[in-house]
Order: sequence, then C-alpha cells, then structure tokens
Amino acid sequence: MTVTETETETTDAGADSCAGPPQGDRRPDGADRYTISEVAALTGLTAHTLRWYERIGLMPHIDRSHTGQRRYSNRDLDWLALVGKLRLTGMPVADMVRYAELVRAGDHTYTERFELLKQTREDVLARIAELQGTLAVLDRKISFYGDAGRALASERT
Amino acid sequence: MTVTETETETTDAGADSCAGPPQGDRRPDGADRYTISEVAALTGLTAHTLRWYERIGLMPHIDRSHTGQRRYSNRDLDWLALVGKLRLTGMPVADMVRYAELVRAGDHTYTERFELLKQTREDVLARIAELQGTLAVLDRKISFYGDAGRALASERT
DNA sequence: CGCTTGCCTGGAGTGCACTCCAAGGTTCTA
DNA sequence: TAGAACCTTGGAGTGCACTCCAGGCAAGCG
Repeated sequence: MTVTETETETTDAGADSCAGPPQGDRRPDGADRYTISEVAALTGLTAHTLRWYERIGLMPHIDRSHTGQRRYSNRDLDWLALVGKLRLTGMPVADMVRYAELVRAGDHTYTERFELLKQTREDVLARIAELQGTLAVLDRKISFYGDAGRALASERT
Repeated sequence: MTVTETETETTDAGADSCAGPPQGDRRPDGADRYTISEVAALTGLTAHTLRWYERIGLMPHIDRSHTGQRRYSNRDLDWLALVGKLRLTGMPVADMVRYAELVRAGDHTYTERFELLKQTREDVLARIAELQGTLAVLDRKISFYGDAGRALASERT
C-alpha cells in the first residue's frame, strides 16, 4: 500500500542542478495550478509537446479549469522532470508510456516498475561506457591534430 | 566471386556484444577489398545504410571492381569506425558529413577539423554529465522501490 | 542454359518524436 | 468592452535516419 510513486519527487525539485531547466519558480502546493504555457516555460517543452504527451498516454490525467483549460500541478511537474531525465537517456517514448501505464495501474505493478528502472539504469551505465570509449577516440584524434599543428603533416581521417 | 571464404564473418555477425564491432577479421593491407556485405557484417550497418552514407557524402569515394561493385579498403573501415563512434555521441549525420567534407577538402581545413573535434569532445563530456545526473535520479528511485519492496515483503511475512 | 546469389541504381516508404494548422472559445489588460 | 494574447481540438506536416523496392546486371554452379 505504501508504494505510491510520487512522494519522493516533491523533494526532488532542486536535487539535481546541472541539467534541465531550473524549476525554482514553483508555486506552493495548494496554489499549484499552472497553465500550459507556464509549464512549457518551466520544463522547456513546447505546449504542443505537452498536449502530445497527454494524447499518447505519457501524462496522468491533467486537471482542467471550469472552462476546460489544462491546469498542471506540482506533481505533474515532478512527473515531467522524471520524463525529461528518462528522455535524456534515449529511452523511447513508447517505453516511458509503458512506465506511465504501470504507475496508473496501481501498486501491484511495483515489481515490474522496479525491473524497468533497473534495466534503464543498466542501459544508462552502458551508454556512459560507450561515450567514454568515444571520448578516448576523440582524445587520441585531438592530440594527433595538436601534434600535426606543429608538424603540419598530411593525413587522412 | 571472392565470397567463398567470407562465411567466417557469420560467426562475428551476431556476436555484437557491447561496444563497437570487433575489427579482428580484417584482411592485411593490400588484400583489403571487401564487398559491401562483408563491410555490413564487420560494421553492423546494413548495405542499404552504407550506400546511403555514400550518397549523402559521408564516405570518401569508394573503389569499384571492374564491374562497378564497391570494394571497401581497410581505410574505409577505419573511417566507418570513427563514424560509428561519432554516431554514438548523437552527433547529427549532417555534422559528420561536414567533417567528411573538411577531410576531403585537404590539409588547409586542419584548424576547422580540430575545432570541430574539440567541440564534439565538449558535447560528449556534457552528455556524460547529463547521464550521470539521470543515474542519480534512477538510483534514488530504485532504492526507494527497494525499500518499499522490503516493506511489502515484511508485511507479507 | 537456366538458376541462384549478390550487387547496382534512383526513388519511394517507414517510424519516431515532435510541430504546426485552422477554426474556434477564454482570459487578461487598457 | 475592445482587442490582444492566451487556450482548445483533430488532423496534417516536418525532419531525421534510415529502409525498402523495382528493375536490372554479373558471376558461379549443375
């Protein structure tokens, strides 16, 4: 029962500062009814993309004003922050939709979500390793170009 | 034609373990005239993609047999290995084409190539940092799920 | 000799992740 | 209360990186 997905996120706001848009402009809980353009500004996504995310099932049900306009909550912002992180890993949107479905389905999907996160973690580690391999290649090439700058040797590649 | 011996490649074909393709099946320089399907097996790219790379200017001029079929050299394989690494970084194909053009243009583009490589290096470092940020988020979430899992387990006991 | 396999070409098609449009209704500012 | 600036929808369009197709040439084999 205690496996609700959401509570950690609310404290997550300033946790990772390096990447992503700053989310310091939040309103306190209770007054958190952001329009779509506010959310666009906060997340760096376009309003188009936010509506599209909703259409494909990547967002939970978004609250609406009495006239039908979207009103996003801090919790929605938390979810979008997670989605943004996952997107950075190269995870396909379809997989994120799958995760969103699991969250919506309730606590009994806990194990599956856990496995999905662990798999994603492995993928991220693998991608970091790949990038470090590429970095080594680049460094070799850069130092070659640096040397060639003095020697002015003719080269291919 | 010379495709009789090349069945050895089939062992390597599916063995695409983790990072770049192992390039241990090369022939010595001087005997390096690979068909397009051999190169496909060695690089993990499809023949379609190899022809497409050529069409968009991402490959240097590829040698041809007397009947017009492509014959790739070890040098071409080296270039493809670099392209593969750059592709892993998420560099757009258009940028790689730009780099290829600089290489074709000759030695006087040395500085520009150097700058491009250094910029790419910065991009890779930034992406690694992003991924490490994401990793932190995932780890926090995973440990939360782990705790919740133990809680559930102990509840059940 | 025909059959199969591999290769050639230009151009069309695919899948993903947005991105935009038209035609309205709503909310804020002066 | 006017008008700008926002919001709504379904559906169509875009850009990237392939991916495939049709129609044909070339070589090895029984």
